[in-house]
Amino acid sequence: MKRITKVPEERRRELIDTAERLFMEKGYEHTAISDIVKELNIAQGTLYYYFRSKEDILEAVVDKSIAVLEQNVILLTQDEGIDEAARLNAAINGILGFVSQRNDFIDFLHQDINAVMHAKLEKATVERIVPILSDLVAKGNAMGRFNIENPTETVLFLSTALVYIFHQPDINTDQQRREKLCQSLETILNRVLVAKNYSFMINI
Amino acid sequence: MKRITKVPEERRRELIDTAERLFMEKGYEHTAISDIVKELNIAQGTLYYYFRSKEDILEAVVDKSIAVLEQNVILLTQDEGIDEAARLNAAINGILGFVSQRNDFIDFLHQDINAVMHAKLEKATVERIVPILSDLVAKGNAMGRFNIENPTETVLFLSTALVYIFHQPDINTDQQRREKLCQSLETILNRVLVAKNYSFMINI
DNA sequence: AAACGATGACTGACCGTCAGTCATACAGTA
DNA sequence: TACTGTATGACTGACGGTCAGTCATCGTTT
Repeated sequence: MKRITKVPEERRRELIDTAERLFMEKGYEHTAISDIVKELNIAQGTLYYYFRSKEDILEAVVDKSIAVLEQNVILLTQDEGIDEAARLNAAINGILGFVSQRNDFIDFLHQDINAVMHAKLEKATVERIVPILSDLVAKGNAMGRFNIENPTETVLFLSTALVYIFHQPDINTDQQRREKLCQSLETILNRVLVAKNYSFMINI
Repeated sequence: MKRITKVPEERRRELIDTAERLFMEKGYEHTAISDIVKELNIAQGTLYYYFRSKEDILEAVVDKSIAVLEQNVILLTQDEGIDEAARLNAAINGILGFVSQRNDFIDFLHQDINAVMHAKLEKATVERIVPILSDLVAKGNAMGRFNIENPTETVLFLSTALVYIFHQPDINTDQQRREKLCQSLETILNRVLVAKNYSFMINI
């Protein structure tokens, strides 16, 4: 077969994009390395020239996906027009909105064939979102908006619950359940964070 | 080879016990079905006579493990000597104690080879613990100890955070981090649950 | 400008492993 | 003896991963 050499960045990107597409279409475990390379008309060894293992390319895919959410959250937390509590509220609504756009993706993540992917996504989400939010809370503390003793830990608690619960399947189909969860979340945020002159509101 | 017929319940139990042991020793993905049957000196087909798939036997193993925690929690929530808030506190400490006895087990669960197992364990924990605790909260509501609008959802939030966070690796090695997390958890419990004449205390 | 390495991107046949299958055989029982 | 439920183990197909070797590209030498 004719051999085509490309600049490594392009090959790498092609591999990640194709892997992402196939993982989403067929599920992680049901996507064979051979599927990915067939799609690109390259040899199986080429993939292993760029990635150490199947898991390694999965990590690249997850990283790319999370970056979108991260950018989103960073933007929302930088809005200088409103105070820290309002920004935090905006960020939380942003995360929930991001998640709830994707009904079927969440069901998909809960299939056993995607367990590794799900775990990596959840971990990456928490790892990359918590620092941003806890910085914001710390800033809010400094400005006298909050009075939170352990910002990182508190945000960690809230974020994990957020990510875990709004990653439940059927959260977007069962309207009543969703309503109750949003209501409880609101209550919890207000009780835990107690922002001066501000009420947290969930609207998605 | 000489053929040994056993009563189905015994075979089934043997299979589950052996699978459990090997999963814990070598990890889920690194345990081959052939390893399990070799250990028991039975044919591979026999395992498939009792279980539909590798995942199926994993579910049996998880179910068995969770039952221990569940029993533990049920006992703690039934102590008629103390009020609902104190019982809830006891149950939470029970869960944390149960989890933190097992340093290495938690690290083990976070390996990618155990992702499916980890997901199933976390899901089962939440599914089986939340109803018990939310019943207790509802009872506490009725007795005027709490004033929680949505017991199930509120407990769900708290439980997921509990399970997720205290399933973090290094939680048991990093003493300072653990301290902070316990302290934050205490604060959060008191702010969210606001029990009449009672302060939640974490001690593990 | 042509020939010559050197480098690194790329190839694809091959390997070992493993979940799951199935035709067959045996044990207990009625 | 016939029947039913339990047990066997060789076999299959698919998959993740390897590796010795090939080829395109480009700077250097003649």
